[in-house]
Parts: sequence; C-alpha cells; structure tokens
Amino acid sequence: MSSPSIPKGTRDFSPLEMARRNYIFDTIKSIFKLHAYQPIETPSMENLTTLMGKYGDEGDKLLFKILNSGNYLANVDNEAYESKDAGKLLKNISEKGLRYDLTVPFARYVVQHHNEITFPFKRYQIQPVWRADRPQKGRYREFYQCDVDVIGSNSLLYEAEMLSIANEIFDKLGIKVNILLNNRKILSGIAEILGEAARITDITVAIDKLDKIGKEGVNKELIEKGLSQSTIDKLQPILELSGSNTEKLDQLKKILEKSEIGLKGIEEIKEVINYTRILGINNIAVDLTLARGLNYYTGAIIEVKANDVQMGSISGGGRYDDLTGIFGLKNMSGVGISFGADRIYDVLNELHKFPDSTEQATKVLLVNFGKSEEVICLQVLQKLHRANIPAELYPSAAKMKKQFGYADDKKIPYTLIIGETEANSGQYQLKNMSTGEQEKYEINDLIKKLSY
RNA sequence: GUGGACGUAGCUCAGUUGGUUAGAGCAUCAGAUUGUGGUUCUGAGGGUCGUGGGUUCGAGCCCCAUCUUCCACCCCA
Repeated sequence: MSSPSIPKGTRDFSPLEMARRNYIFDTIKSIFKLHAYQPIETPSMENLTTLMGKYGDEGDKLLFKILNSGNYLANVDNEAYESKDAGKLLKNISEKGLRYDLTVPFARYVVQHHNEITFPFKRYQIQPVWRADRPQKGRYREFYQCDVDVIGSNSLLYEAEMLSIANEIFDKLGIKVNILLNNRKILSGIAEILGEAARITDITVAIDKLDKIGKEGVNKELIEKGLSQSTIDKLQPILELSGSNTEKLDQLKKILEKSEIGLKGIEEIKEVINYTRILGINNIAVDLTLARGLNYYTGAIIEVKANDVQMGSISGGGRYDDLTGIFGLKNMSGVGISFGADRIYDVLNELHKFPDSTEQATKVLLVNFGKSEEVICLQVLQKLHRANIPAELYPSAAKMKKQFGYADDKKIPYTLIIGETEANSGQYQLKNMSTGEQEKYEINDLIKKLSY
C-alpha cells in the first residue's frame, strides 16, 4: 500500500483551519440568530426522487449517487445492462443520493412537516453538500453551505432582510463586497420584448456573461443559439444601460413598457432598494445581466462578490415562488440566500483578515518545574478551569526554552511560572509572552487578571 | 463531462544532452544554556523522485497508463 489519500476534491482540516472555519460559521450564525432564524438539519442523503430533475440535466450529472445495499445487481433490467444504458440502469441500482444543496432538502422538509410549522418559517441550515464536479481552486466536491431562507410569505421585506444579512455578515468579517441585485421578472420581460419569451434560459445564460466576455461575446453566443439578428439588435440598448441604480431602472422602464411582467419586476426591485435605503445599506448594485443558473428563481436574484479578490461569487440567492410545488404543496413563496463558507475562507486567507484570536486555544500555559511543583500547578489549573479560563500544564519538566517555545507555537498569550519560590510564597509569576513582562499574582487576582 | 499544465524531504523549490551515494533554504529534533522564549552558532534525522508498467548496460530526466493538484470551458458556493 502506498500512503493513504482522500478522494478528489475533498479536504482534511487542521486545528488552525478549524479555528478559522468556526470563526466564519460563528459569525454567520450570530447574524442569522439576530434576525430570528432557527436552525434545522436534514440527512446527508436524500431519495433520488427528491433530488433528480431539480437542478437541470447538468445538475443530475453532478449528483453523487449511492449504490443500493446488498446485491444491487439482483434487480437490474437485463436489457439496460446489456446495452450499457446508465440512465436506465441507475433506477435499478441506486435510489439514494448525497444532497447537492440545502434548498431542495429544505423544500422537502417544509412539505413533509408543514402541519407542524408556523409560517412564515424562518430557518437557517449549515451543512456540507456534495457535487461530482471537476475540482478547481475554490471549487470542491464536498463543501459547506450556510443557507438562510424564509418560506410562506411573499413580502418584499424579506428580500431586504436577506440583503441586510449579507451586508452585516461581510461587514463583521471585514470583507468589502459588492451586492448585486436583479429580478427574474425583468429577465422575463426582456425575453418577452424580444419576442422570444420561451428562450429565456438561452438569453439569460448569455447575457449573464456580459462582464466576462463583453458585448460581442454575448452577441456571438446568441447567434450560435439561433437567435435572429433583429432580435439581437433589440437587445443592445439593454446591454448598454448605465448610470446609478435608479437611472438604469428608469431607462429600462421605457424599454419594457409593453411588458407587464417586466414592469412588475422593476416595481419590485425599486421597492426592495427603497427598504435597503432605509436600512442604510449602500453597496447594492442593480445588475440587469445577473441571471444565475438556477431556474427556480422567480423574483429577486442576489449575488455577492468580494471586491479585492479574484474569486467566484461568495454568496447567492433569490426568491422562488413555487419550490415546494414540485413536492405537492402549492402557493409557498420563499426567499433565501446561501453563503459559501469555503470561498469566504479563501477570501479571508488571501486578504489576511483572520483575527489573531481565532488561533488562540489556550489562554495560559503553566510551566512545569517537576514533581513537587506539579501538585500546586494541578490545583491552580483546576481553579482556572472552574473560572472558565482555557489553561494547560506542560506535560514534563523540560527546559524553559522548550516550554516557552511551545507557548509561542500555540500562540498562547501568557505563561504562569510556579517554581519552588513561587510555590512557597503563593505569589505566582505571570509572564506576558508578547511583551516579556512578568508580574506576581496571588491566585484570586490571577483569575481576575485572566478573566477578560 | 471536454481540452490543457504540473507532481522531487513536513513546506518552497534546484537537479545540465539519460551516467556513481539525489541537493538547498525554511521547518523538526538535539546541543551551546540545570529558572526565562521568538536571535545566533553547531550537529542530526528525514526522499523506493505521486503510483504502476515500458524503453535502455543504466531513468528523477524518455514513452504509456493511472491518481492528485492546478488552468480554461461547462456549471456554480
């Protein structure tokens, strides 16, 4: 056997990485809680019938499927097996899959438990998801999503709340972001005005790439998709919109004046912006090309990008009017946003924005001088623990150089020196490891000193 | 899923047209220092060169396969 390894696109997390990840999760959670969202969890695996067909054909391919237990070949269809038809064979050999995101399992949860739920239901969920994608930087096969959604209300106040949550989280983490906002109804309106309402997906996928491939690139792609030149000509004024949020929307309003749904979208987005203005959020940019792949969005579309780092979106979400409809529960409108913890980690790492305190596990290290001093040290240690101070005793009477080195490596801010003289006098020496200063403390003063 | 690049010590990398025993810096450990650390000096350990085959008298270097990581597309957090 060669050295052991882990599957492609998965990772181990060291103590330092865990400390940093927990800092991100704790920050996100604290804001979710402030806005009165409650946690739920769902299983890692779901029935394939729950997952399949919710993410498009591409998404189905990216689902990790789980082989049935026992002799999974016992019930295979001979014809499908002989013809190597993976699609048909799949139904026989696999009925479970790993969850691909948290939104679809949430929809399933709401349908299954709707009799016990009080609506509007505000929930958050922080769990890993799995995608059989080809890994790249910032792109993993197992990664965590932090979802916050509210379901059972179509109030635009909740769109504003999602934007506010995003704003607060990234503000607290110290990441400068641009929050992009669009509305699916506007995209529908655009397709309608172009006379190609049925091809909304092709059109939005193409214009979504505007900032990446430019106007010419978008037009080229639309031609390849089979749209006529006259249709593309009609689209140009929309690609060229510029100015402030309200200026863009006013221009667009004229273009879309014959599209009822388009005007509804503009009205919605204006109201949401109005709410965020009251909340004092000023980094929201209306981006009329923002589409995002997920076809279940019906209203607001939200995406967050970090300003100072080259990285895909670190957060995204939107309004979906009929997510639970697929599972038989109609008229359940929801809005939510998802935070990509792994990408946020990469951004913070690149910007060196992790606070030093996240690395600190131990507040004080008791220096070990030998068997007789250990007795006092253990008693002091216990008192510190009871006072809720993370403390540890060095395991052997090694040289002080070595013990101090250990404290330095673990970023322990204080060491406590209890040798023979300190033990006899009851005056322990507390050394500040960054300044090198030492002061004598009696046990109760020591606890007070280390308590904050 | 399609196309491409990389892989040498824990980390970052040298390694000539294929030629004896594969190197450096950082890190680790030990000593200089038996109650005071991050500096300095000295020394030590650590690699079947990602893995498996092939070509050759001889492979870290050439060929094939495979795995990983990275890049572009696709899609997305």
